[in-house]
Amino acid sequence: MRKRTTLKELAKELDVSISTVSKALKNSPEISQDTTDKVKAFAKLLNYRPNNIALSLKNKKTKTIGIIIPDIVHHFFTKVIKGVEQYANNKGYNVIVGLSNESFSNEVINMEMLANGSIDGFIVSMSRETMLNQDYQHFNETLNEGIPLVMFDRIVNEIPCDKVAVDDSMGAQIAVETLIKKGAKKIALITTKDYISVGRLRTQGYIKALKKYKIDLVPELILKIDDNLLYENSIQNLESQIKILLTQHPDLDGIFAVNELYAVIAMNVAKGIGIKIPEKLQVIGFTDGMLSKHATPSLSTVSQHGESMGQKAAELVINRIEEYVNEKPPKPFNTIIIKTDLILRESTK
Amino acid sequence: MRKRTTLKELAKELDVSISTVSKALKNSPEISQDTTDKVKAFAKLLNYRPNNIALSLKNKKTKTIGIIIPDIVHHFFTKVIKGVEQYANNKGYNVIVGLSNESFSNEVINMEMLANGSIDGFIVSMSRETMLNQDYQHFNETLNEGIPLVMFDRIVNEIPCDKVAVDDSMGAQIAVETLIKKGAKKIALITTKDYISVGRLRTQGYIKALKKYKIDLVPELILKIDDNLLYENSIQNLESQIKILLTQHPDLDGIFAVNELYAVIAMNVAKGIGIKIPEKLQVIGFTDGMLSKHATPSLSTVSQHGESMGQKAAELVINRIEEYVNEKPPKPFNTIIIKTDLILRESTK
DNA sequence: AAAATCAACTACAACGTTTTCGTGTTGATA
DNA sequence: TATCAACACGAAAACGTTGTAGTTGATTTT
Repeated sequence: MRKRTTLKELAKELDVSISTVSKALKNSPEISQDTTDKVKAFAKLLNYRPNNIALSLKNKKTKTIGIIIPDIVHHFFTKVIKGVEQYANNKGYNVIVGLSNESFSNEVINMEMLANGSIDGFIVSMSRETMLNQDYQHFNETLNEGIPLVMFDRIVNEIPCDKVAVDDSMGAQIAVETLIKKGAKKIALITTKDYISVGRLRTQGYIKALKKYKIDLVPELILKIDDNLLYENSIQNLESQIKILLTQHPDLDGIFAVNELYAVIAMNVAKGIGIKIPEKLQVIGFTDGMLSKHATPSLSTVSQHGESMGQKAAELVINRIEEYVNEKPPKPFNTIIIKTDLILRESTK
Repeated sequence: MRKRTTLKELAKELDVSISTVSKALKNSPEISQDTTDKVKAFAKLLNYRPNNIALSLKNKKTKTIGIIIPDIVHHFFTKVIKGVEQYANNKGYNVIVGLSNESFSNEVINMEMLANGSIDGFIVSMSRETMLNQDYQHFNETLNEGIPLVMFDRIVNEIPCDKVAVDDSMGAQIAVETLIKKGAKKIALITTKDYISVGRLRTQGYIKALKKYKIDLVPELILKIDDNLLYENSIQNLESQIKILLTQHPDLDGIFAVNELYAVIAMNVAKGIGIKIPEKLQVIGFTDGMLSKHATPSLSTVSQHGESMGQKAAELVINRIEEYVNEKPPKPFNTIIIKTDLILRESTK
């Protein structure tokens, strides 16, 4: 096991000073061509590569960004990470991932762990619990310490930082309007509890669409799911709620769900009780993941372009990071809205 | 924007030496209770937290592990990351993710970027291209530099390191035997090209099962997919191949696929041409992801327990990392086999 | 009263870099 | 011959920590 080569070792072997080695490797004009060549050759021989940690300490930046998400086993977040990685790698940054598992304390711990010098900036989508608690102190502290923070998807006005989101309300509205245009008269909504910002916004979109087409809003047709429960239970719970909904409202001809899982489950329940999709019931979901593509029938859905969101978020943090370095006067914070696309498949006419 | 507090600042304000502050915060008996209390109080006031980078430099370890995977938009890898995160966080380690995108050079670049002091150990599942090239030099170099490396899922004998894998062959064999026991007489296999180790091994399991039950191996029934193509194309290509297979062999009554996507696509094609599942055709896949659970019919599949794999891999690297520190004589390398479970759902009788 | 002990600190080196500020040779110029 | 720039290099500080090895001044021991 050969140990890592350091400047000191190179210097000793070549019988010059550390400074000389350092400068030679950086093609400093201070050093003669002769020495430079020798140093470089020897460095190559010993496979010298500078120690990143030492550089980080010296430069006070780590070229690493931290992304904190509620769950990684989730197509959307995974797409976002991919986008972040792409952009970041391109700019010479590494990405370190922290999982909050939808827990407030995990989020705080993870951020504290990373804020101690390990990263130059954060990209965060907050946990369910954080949204519920509405405790944003850790974000504000991070900001106070001068660490750039970009929030995405689950965003909140109270935090003064750059943000990247999708126009959830508009995306939902267009989806529901499409359902209406395709003949649906009685449309149910499967959404989350209101403290989930994206669920709330998508619900608003649903309501707007109904209003626009002067369709009465029937509260019974809105299922607000609390998936804070254990996973298996929450699915069964959802299934039975949908079943009740479908049987009590046999004339239901449209469902809009705020994510693809809810939509697919709804389709499966409907098929189970003999309701034909899309003939009798049309369904649109949100998030264009694996499930939407390969469900039967394949699901019409609102695509959020997670990868673009990730890229944009990465661009924003990195800009902030490098702007801080240049000590320019801070620019006002941006909120970037990524447009959604409605992808029509077999679950709509 | 208040800057990060350092020991030096605390020392200056309290008019003691840096050493005293450092020791006081560590409850050293060298320091009087009085001073200790004062220092701690002041540190708390200024929200002091030690700089991780400085610690890393001093201790020559970063408490970070790097995980390099071919693709993050993939349920299995995502589960593995989750397992790694869990175990690692528990041990006070962070996880930095590198994506190779199935490309050899990306894999190399990512590893080099991280090997320069940023991480203490690697967890890797190699890219398709690396398996194809069979060029493992970057792994061996990493190992030579004394950086622990654990490979998972896509493993290869040539690399002397700890490994975590699933018994792909046995998992496949049991799946195919189950198909046979449930009455299937003519079973097709949808697999990858042989250079993908897991595909090859699962193919072997299929062959073993057939042999065991003295069923002739019909080469035409084996579809070796090269999904090196563009995503959309490769799916369409697969669909048409399956269609041909099903129409040319109307008596086909079983399909085993080496991943859940292939299995679900096969089911969809079959349903499309009016073949009833599981009555007429039984299907088993590999990997227990979202698709398997929510397909119609839901897919019987071999669960790989990605999360356990991740945990185990993390345990192995961290053990190596901490063993290196203690300078004990190196232990021989382990290859841990995680057992698979066959999960029966609606796609089998 | 000198020596030893002890409590409570401080100085300093080290981790691996980069960078600023020297410093000792040259060779040319006044 | 003294002066000076150009050249090629080295010393040292700095980034923030920790741990070892001093250094005080006071108290105890003999």
